Amino acid sequence: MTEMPTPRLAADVFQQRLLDWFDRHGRHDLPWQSPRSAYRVWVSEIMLQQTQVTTVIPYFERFMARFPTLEALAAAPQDEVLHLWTGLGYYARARNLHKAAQEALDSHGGQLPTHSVEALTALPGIGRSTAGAIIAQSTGQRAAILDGNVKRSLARLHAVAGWTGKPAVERRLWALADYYTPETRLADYTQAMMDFGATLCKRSTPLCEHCPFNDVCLAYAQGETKRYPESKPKKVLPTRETIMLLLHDRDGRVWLEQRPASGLWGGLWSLPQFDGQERLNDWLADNVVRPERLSPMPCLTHTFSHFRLAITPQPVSCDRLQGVREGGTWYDPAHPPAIGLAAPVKTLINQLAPFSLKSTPGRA
DNA sequence: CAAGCGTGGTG
DNA sequence: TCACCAAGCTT
Repeated sequence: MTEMPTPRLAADVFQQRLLDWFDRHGRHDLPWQSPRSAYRVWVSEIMLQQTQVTTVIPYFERFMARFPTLEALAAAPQDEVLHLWTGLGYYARARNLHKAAQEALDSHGGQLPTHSVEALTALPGIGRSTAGAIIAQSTGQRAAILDGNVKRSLARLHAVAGWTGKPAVERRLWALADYYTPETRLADYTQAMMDFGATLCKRSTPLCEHCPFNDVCLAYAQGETKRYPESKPKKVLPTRETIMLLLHDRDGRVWLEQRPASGLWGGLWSLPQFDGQERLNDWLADNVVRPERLSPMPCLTHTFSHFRLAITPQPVSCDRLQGVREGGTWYDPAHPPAIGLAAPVKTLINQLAPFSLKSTPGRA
């Protein structure tokens, strides 16, 4: 399938050097490594997508304590899965994880289909690299991975030009990743590749003096390690404006609404959000909200990956409510156990973050 | 294929 | 303070 690449060194030599390095300097005590099961590896790989190890570990521990098995995950309400994901970001991962667990229960006898990359990638949230990581680590079958660490390492070793997210560049890196993948010690090799990229062939300040490949690395030979991998072409961050309404009743409870099932903060709970003053006025009228006193709110901005959100300085707080219709619920900041981001609000911007409720309380 | 999707760390 | 981006996948 993949064309034969031009290697920098023979595959068996590459594997030997990497595994020697891994035995000495690799990470051998990550939570998902012991006990190592397909389920635990799967959950960890999903959490680790675009997310650092140190961030993931506490989320992984909590998740495993609550959902120790695939069956437990499949049986849970989505709200509860999102609850444990709150603060981790990329919430489609949680929705897909939940859905995939149910599909595995229905169609694969409650087990992950780890017999092939194709079967795994058929599940929502599992792409080629994640499938390879799950298979290699949980079954020891030969399967390649190509995550950010491997992309960066191989781009340097081979001085691969171009942004590694570009399909043509990615194809070439997949061919290299596949070429170097061994037939044995797949779990160790896979972990070794990720550890190598994360701790030695780092994005900035790679430790080339200690690298087992510094005699064959093209980027190092050219003195150009900083050039690889090339960064994504920059684009101007668009700014979106929005109004977020902070309503609270006399008990200090806050009105939250569940967001649409997909898109930004999909399925989570947040302050009601409006495109403009017009929409806000409509909502206030529909809900018979009669604020007696409005308090000003400073203009806030929140930067997302692809845009900057500006929260306009509207009067968005009121002390008295005549009535609010359906579509949301009251959240008591003083009794936060059901809320994911329950920690005492440090800054106002955090109040705009999404929430996930374990269950939906009754309407006000 | 390009855009959408979060949050926290880093220099 | 701020640009940059990390164990990617979906649409």
